[in-house]
Amino acid sequence: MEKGIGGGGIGFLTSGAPFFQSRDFLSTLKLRTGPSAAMESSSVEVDFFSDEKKKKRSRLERVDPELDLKVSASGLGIKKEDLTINLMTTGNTGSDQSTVDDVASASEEDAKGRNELAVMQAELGRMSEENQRLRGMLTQVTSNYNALHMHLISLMQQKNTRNISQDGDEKMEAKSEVQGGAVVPRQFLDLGRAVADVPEEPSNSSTEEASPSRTVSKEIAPFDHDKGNRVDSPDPSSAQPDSGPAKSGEQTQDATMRKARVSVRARSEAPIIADGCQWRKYGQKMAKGNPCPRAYYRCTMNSGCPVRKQVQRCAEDRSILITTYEGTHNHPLPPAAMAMASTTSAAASMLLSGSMSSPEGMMNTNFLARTILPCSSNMATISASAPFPTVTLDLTQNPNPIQFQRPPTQFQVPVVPQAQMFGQPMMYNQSKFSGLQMSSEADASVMQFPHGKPPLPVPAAGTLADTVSAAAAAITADPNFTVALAAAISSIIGGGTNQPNRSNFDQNNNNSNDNRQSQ
DNA sequence: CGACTTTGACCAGCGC
DNA sequence: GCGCTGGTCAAAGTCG
Repeated sequence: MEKGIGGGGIGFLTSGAPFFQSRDFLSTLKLRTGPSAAMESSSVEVDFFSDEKKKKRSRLERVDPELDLKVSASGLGIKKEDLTINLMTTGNTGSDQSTVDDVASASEEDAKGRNELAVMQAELGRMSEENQRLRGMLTQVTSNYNALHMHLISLMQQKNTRNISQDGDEKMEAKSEVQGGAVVPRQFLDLGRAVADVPEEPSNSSTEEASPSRTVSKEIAPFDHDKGNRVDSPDPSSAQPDSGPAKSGEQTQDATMRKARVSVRARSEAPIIADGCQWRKYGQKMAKGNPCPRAYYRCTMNSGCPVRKQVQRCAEDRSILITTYEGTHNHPLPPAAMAMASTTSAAASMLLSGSMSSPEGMMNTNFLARTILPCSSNMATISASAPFPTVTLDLTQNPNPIQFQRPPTQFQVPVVPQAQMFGQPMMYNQSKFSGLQMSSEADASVMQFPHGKPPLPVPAAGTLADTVSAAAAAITADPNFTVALAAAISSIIGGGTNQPNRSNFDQNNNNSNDNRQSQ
C-alpha cells in the first residue's frame, strides 16, 4: 500500500505533472480505504492539500521539478534513488520544501551513519584497550597464582601438622575413608619414618626394593645439607641441620619440604624424560646394585635453583626410567612443566604434611597415599621414611584399566585443569609445554633437552596425563587441601602475607628410589 | 665462545 | 680407622 502511495509520490516528484492526478487519487483512496490506508499516506495527503505547499510545488514544477530534485540531491551527493526511498519512508513528498528537507534528512542519515561508525570505532578501540588491560591482569593473576600456590603448600603443611598433633592418625584415617567415598583398591605402603635402621619395604619401585641396608637419612642427608647447602642452596632452611632439635617448626618444615622427594617410574627408552625445565648434567655415578649409571642433573632455568634430579634405569627392567626430583624451584616453570610438577608437588606436600616431623605424621602416610592417588593401584608409593619422605609414582603399570590405559612406552601429561590449579613449578619432565612426555622414539631429542632442545612431540597416550590428573583431582578433593586453600586465599586477601620466593612445587622432584636402588 | 657433557677426583656419612 | 657408597666438583672435551 505504501509502496503504491509512495510510487505516486515519486511520480509527482520526478515528473511533476502526475502530481495532481495522484493527489486526486490519494484523496479518493483515503476516503475509500479507511484509517489504515490513511495512516500510511497521511503525510503525503497533508502535503498535497496544503495550499502553501501546493503553491510552492506549482512554482517548482513550472521551473523544472526534475532539475530541482537533481540539484538538491546531487548537491548533497545523494543519489536520486536514495532520496526517493527516503521520501517514501518519511512521506514528505508533497512540496519542494519537503524535498529539501528530505535531502537534508538524507544527509543527516549519512552523518548519522558516520557517527555510528565513529562510535563503533571508538567502541572497538575501547574494547581493544579493555582486552589489553585484561591480558595484563591475566598475566598478573598468573604470577600471583604461582606465588599463592607456594604459600598454599606451606599452609597445608602447617595445618596438617596441627591436625596430626590434635586428632591423631586414626581419626584422620577414618576421615579420609569417609570423604574418600567409594573405596578404591589401594596398595600404598606405609613405610613409616626411618627412625631406625629398619629397611623400608617399598612398593613397586625396584629402586626402593634394592635398598635394604641403608637408612634413608643416610641416603638423603648428603643431598640436602651436606653438599646441597654448600654448593647451591640459596634456601636458608637448607643451611640448617636437618634434624636439629632446636629448629623451629617452620624451619623444620622448610627443610623437610626441601628434602621431600618425588620419584617417577616410567617406561621409556629415552635416556631422560623431558620436562619444561632445563637441566644440566653435573655428574654420573655407577650405583651399587645397578649396572646402569645414575646421572645427576641440576636445574639451570634459573641461577641458583636448588632443584636436582637423578635419572637412572631400573636394574630389573631397563625399560623403566626412574627420575627422582628434589628441591624447590626458585623460579616459575612453563605451563607444561607445571602440569606434572603440580601433581607431584601436591603429592609431596601431602606427604610432608603427614609425615615430615612427627611420628603421628608418619602414621598418616597411608592416608596420604590414598589421598594423593586414591584411584591408583600399585601406582604410588609413599615412603614416609623420615625425615625425608618420598613419593614414588609408578607409571609403568596400568592400575586402572579405564583411567590409565596407555601405550607402554609412552606417556604424556597434558596440562589438565587440576594440575593448572596447582600450578606449581616443578620438575617433572615435560616436553614442549604440552606435558610430560616420554617416548622411545624421542631419545635423541630428549637427551638433548638438557641443552635446551625440546623433545620430539609424542602422540598423546594420556596415561600419565590421566595419572596426574587423577592425582591432582584426588588432592584437590582432599578436605585438607580445601581448607588449606581457603586459608591461603584468606591470608593473602586479608593480610597480604609475604609470598615465599621459592615455590614448594619443586620438592616433588626427588629420587629416593635411585638412592635405594643404588644401594 | 658459551653451554653442556664427560669423567676422574674429592668429600662426607655410615657400617664394620 | 678403614672401606664403601652417594653426592658433588671441576677440568677437559664436545657441540652449535
